[in-house]
Amino acid sequence: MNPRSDSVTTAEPTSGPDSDASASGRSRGRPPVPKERIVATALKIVDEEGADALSLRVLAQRLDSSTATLYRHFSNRAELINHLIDHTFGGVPVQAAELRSLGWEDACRAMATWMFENLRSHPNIAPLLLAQAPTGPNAMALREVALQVLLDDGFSPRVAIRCYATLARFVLGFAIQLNGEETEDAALAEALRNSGEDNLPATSAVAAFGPVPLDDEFSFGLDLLLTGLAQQRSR
Amino acid sequence: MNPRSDSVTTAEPTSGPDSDASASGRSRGRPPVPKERIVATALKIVDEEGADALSLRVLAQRLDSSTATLYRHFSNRAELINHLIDHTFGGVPVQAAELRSLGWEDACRAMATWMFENLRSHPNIAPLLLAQAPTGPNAMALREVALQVLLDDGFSPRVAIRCYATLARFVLGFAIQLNGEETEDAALAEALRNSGEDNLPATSAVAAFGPVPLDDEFSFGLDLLLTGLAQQRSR
DNA sequence: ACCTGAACACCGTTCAAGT
DNA sequence: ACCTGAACACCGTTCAAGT
Repeated sequence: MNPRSDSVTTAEPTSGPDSDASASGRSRGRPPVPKERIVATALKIVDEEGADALSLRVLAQRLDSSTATLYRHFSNRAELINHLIDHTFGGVPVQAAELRSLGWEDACRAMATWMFENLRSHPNIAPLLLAQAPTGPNAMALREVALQVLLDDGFSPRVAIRCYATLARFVLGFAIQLNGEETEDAALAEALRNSGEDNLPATSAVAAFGPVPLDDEFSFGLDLLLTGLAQQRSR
Repeated sequence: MNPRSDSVTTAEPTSGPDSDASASGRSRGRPPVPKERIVATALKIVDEEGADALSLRVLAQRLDSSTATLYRHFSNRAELINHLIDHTFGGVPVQAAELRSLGWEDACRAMATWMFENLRSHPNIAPLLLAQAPTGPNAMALREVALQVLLDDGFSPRVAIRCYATLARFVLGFAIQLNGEETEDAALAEALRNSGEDNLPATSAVAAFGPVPLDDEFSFGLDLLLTGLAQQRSR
């Protein structure tokens, strides 16, 4: 019943040869298709074919199983997706000590950038992230390190949680929009091209500096946030 | 073929009494169910019952029409949604002259806040916004005024488009996450409550200042961005 | 005990058939 | 010319029936 007791990151216990379970006649309670393999396969489908392609039928088929069997491991599609999302935050272990040596500003930049790059390598995950913000164990571990750094550097608890909340929201907001970057840029590029005959002089005057890549917007915005924070702190 | 020629904002031409069209035997080419009514009804469904509830069957039913008829006005669901999104940006006409008198910093804050509040009043629109960034006529008009203000205050074209792109992305990123605010806050609140026994001391130390409302994150972040921009500009 | 095919109530989209 | 019911190929979820 307690969702925390069922850790997403727990790897399947190594069980020797693959055929172990099927060779045994006794039912030992462990399902032949472990959660970790379901989640990994689901993420693979999302990466390769997009979030819309992740149907339980397709997933079951890839696992040589059936949809009804998936409901034995996850009570519904949303729960599967929550595990999938936290899986994304487990790519690289957070090096707490190293980050603390950087000081809050560089540490925050490093963590925000790492988080963004991590989500960047699974751009199709965006629509799934909307369903619920990441509160799985991996996401919480990242939050813990960030808060440690901020508290260490003298931020008050009230300000520290505010800073992390805003930074995390910023990263997620930009990462979510990674989704159809090419499509959006194409649409905006056309709108910019048409700005001349559309009676939009200012837009037309800057159109040559064309759609700004989302990466640039992200690092530009992140720098502004941290500069603003440093400035506000010095007062 | 040119998408711009089919303006979203064009209201149905006033045609006297409602029964006018049905009374006339001649076909004058204008469809009995005007686009504007389709879009408004679709937005109403989204507002009242969420984006998932917007199916073409339900929409057709509310309009006393059929799904196939909708395909006469929109070539697919995506096109309907694009119109729906730009409709959202047409709530209040942008007062260009007034904004220019504020100076770039306050003008940017006012526009970003207005945009956010506008999207805030249609929180269920979030999942739809992911499909494509707003490039409809209303969105472009807003962009035009913002760029005017920035250029007026001496920002270079290169920096001006960068600033607007980043600010708009920031607003959209936060607005998109307005979606399930309560649900997310509840999940985070539980994770914070559990941080004590989960071996997350820093998280536990700030937990009392509990989930930060998204509104606060937004205005905090916006202030940081503008402060950072002013600071970077003075160098 | 665990798994499965088939069912149920939905989708977006298309098309032959009506008026 | 415009509209419509019904079809097609999908969904997530559930359940009786198999082994």
